Amino acid sequence: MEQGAIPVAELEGSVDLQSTVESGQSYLWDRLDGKMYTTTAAYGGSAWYETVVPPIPGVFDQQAVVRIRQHNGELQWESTTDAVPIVQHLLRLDDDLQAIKAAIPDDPLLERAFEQYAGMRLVRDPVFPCLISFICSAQMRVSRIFGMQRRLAREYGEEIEFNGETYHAFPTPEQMAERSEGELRDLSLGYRAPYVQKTAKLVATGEVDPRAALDLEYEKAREHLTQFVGVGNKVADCVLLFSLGFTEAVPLDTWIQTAIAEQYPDCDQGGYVSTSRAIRKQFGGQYAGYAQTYVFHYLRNGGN
DNA sequence: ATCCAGGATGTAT
DNA sequence: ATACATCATGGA
Repeated sequence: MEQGAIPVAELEGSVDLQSTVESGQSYLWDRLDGKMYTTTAAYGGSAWYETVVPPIPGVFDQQAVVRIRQHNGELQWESTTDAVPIVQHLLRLDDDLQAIKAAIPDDPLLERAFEQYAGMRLVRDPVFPCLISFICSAQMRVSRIFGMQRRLAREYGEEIEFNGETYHAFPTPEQMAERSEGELRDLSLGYRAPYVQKTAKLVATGEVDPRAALDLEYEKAREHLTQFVGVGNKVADCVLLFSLGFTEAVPLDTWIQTAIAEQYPDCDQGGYVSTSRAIRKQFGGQYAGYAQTYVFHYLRNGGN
């Protein structure tokens, strides 16, 4: 086991680990005390979170088990390898939150959200697990989405021993594609089962490469991802924002739709594409997705 | 019991 | 392009 600590107190805009991994951006981290997504209010503790990361192109070419907690002004980590570049990548520690906040319009709602959850960062999830978890997110509560991903890993993912315990990697596209729709339904995926199965097959066979979106302009990238089954504009935006680094993407979920209706009525343009353009502009363009994520978390926890 | 949850799809207009 | 019903599951 390797271990270490990343000092974060002096990072631009600092870090709020709990808000980052428990704000419904990622469903791939597990809280060691078993209370992931159960405490909606600010927890403020220093619980350990853990995940199994698949190989990350350009960062680390093998899978790794990573455990982290925020404690005494540090991100303390334990891992099967040097986790510093991995954690920096997954939690976007290179983002300058001060500059990002400055690039987002001064707006009462945004001000409240950014103050309430100062230090929350966007995540950079591995793309296939991100794709599957947001396909599962359709008409589903946040706590259940997390449970579905954990069950997929436990049932179908490779077992990995670390620190005397057994972890489960998220199933690879190949492993997921081998499962039948019926097997996935048995895991309580409901009508999402065929979506997951067919999308896994599209990835496994190489028929559609999610990472090909990286070479496209934002709206073209979103269209590219909707080739997957169970992926419409909203889920595509989530994958663009929470995995592929399109910080301008603003997923129009029910919470944001409500916020638009109540606070930015001029942005309601009827359809997804034009409303997306309007709210993206309203939220400052390049980092509009950051604003979206703060607003989502803020509203979901009772803000208004 | 009835409603609803980070929506997407197929079909009809 | 837009409107509509339909799609499973489980917790409140």
